[in-house]
Amino acid sequence: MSKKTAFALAARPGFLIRRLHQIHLSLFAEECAAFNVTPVQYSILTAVAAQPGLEQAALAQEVGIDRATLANVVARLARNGLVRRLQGRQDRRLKHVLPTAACKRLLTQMEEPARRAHERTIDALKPRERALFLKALAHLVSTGNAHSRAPLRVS
Amino acid sequence: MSKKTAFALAARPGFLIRRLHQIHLSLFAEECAAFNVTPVQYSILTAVAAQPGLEQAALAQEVGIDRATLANVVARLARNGLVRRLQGRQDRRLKHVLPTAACKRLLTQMEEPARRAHERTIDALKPRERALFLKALAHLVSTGNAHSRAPLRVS
DNA sequence: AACTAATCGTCAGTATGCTAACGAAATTCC
DNA sequence: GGAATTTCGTTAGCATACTGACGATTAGTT
Repeated sequence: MSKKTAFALAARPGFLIRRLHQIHLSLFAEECAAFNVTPVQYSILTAVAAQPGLEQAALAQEVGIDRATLANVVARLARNGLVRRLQGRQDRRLKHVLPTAACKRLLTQMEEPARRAHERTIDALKPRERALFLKALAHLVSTGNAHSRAPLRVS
Repeated sequence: MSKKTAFALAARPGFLIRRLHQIHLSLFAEECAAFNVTPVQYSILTAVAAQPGLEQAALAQEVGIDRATLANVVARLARNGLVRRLQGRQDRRLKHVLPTAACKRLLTQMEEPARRAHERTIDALKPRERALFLKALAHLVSTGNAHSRAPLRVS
């Protein structure tokens, strides 16, 4: 990056955050190449395993994406045999999402590589800096949640 | 977010980074609603204004996105009259990207709102924490650059 | 000069992420 | 009980982001 452009862009927090996100996606793809699962898919599978039977709209709020995108990703996961969807019995608008046996196997297998990807994303910091960075990051996400267009449902 | 799911996801740096990125996109969209320009488009316009005439591949490396995506975004910017593209004269493979007068006007007008969007993204931190956070963020982006799939051209 | 390498822009395909609008279904409010 | 409102899933449209492949063009090698 030329000095002139670098000076302008590197001073913008949003630019740096986008770049770090890209770096994480790349590290995750590298560590988890064998599983053909993206970070967002992994987040959704984690939520589905923790709260089986949640409907799509609630699931979207759990992972912080909008309904339309979540339906997209869940459809892919269903196509790959990792979740199944059941129409609600007492509320027929709902689609409950359930983990398959393959999902549980996959989550076990991915635990280590996924953990490594997350760890490598912040590995360049010294332990103390890393702790402070994560604390600040969590604080920003927590206080900024309401400003997000797909806010997490908190508590 | 239910306690169970929250516990799993909020402990993952990559998840938090994705969320903060979403929050920034939302803040930027809010502050810059009048201009119909996204953060990536703003980055590209900034680079084009700083280095007019750069070809698409070099421009992609300046802002850290791949050639295909950059061509997409630049096409949109050209459609909106913010840049124009000129085929290279001595190297006919290249397409040089140039800012229009409207681009320069826009950059001036957007300077304040864009600055506010970036500032608000990290506003919840106290000044000292904020400085440390930005320093750590810049360090992670710098050291992780090579791992990105669309690395910045540095220097 | 001719063959090979590399580079550039583009295209197709896939994935995430958002908005706006829609029908279907449930809930709320007289 | 019936009308208005809300909620759910879906669809269409747009934007970012990556890969892999392609033709065109240039650079490098012999």
